[in-house]
Amino acid sequence: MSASASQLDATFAALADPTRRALLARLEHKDNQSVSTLAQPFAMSLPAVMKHLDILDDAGLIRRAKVGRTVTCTLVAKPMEDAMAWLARYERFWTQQFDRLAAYLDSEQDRPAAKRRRKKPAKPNRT
Amino acid sequence: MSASASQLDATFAALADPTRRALLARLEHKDNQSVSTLAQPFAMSLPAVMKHLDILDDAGLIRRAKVGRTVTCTLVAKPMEDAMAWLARYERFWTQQFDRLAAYLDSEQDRPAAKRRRKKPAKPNRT
DNA sequence: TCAACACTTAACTATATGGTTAAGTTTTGA
DNA sequence: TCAAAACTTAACCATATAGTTAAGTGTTGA
Repeated sequence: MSASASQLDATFAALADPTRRALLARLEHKDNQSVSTLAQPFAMSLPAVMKHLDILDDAGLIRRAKVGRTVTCTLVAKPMEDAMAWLARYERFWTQQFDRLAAYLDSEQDRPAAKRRRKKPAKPNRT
Repeated sequence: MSASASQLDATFAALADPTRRALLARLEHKDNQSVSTLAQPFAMSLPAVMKHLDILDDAGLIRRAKVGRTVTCTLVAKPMEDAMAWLARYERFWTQQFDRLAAYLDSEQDRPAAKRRRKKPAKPNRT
């Protein structure tokens, strides 16, 4: 169930803007809000917010449904889960960086890392 | 220990390109590689790869060190951890969506036969 | 009916990305 | 010493973002 590369592209690109992250955060706090309600707190024009919603929609992070003249947006978190799954690969790496620093400080010989030759501080390595 | 908004901007933007994700993946597989070694498998010019490395560097995802005429790149996973922390807020949301699906499937057929029924992520957040 | 509401589209501007080729710079080794 | 290796910088191009204002499309309710 891994996401395609272009799907990850769209997801990360969508998340790279503070306005869009704020929009998602608003939906996370309260789902099913109209476009104008979502746009209200932002210091920019409605068309500008619309473009952000378009990008979120294209990335599959929200879904829009029109009822009468109002359009309500709902959060679709699945692509974020895929993004998180991609990032999870590096979890072992950042937890090990403490160890690597310790190993480096301990022995002046800097081998190409990746393998600690020192005792671990007994950190349970969960997935 | 949360990242600033502009730091998240840079991190997500850096991750939004498949070439850059591949560069990070190469470093994850083997750290401390030179620029030309990293660039070698990509079907683009060296300056193009350089620009990607600049963006990764600006986002703090890699660090470069010059020794003689070669520049070696090392992975810095910390900003990814911050990005993951931001995404984690939505974890409850997508698990809710699974639950909603599971509830729907349960109501469809009167059995608790939903395969992916996960009630909680149950990930003990070690500190 | 018809004006106000809730978007939507269009046209435009400025800047950033993602790539190119060509021409530097600094180090190294024969 | 001097050419080649390993980057780096510069100049350019096409496209995408991120915003603007202005005008257009449906829908609703008084």
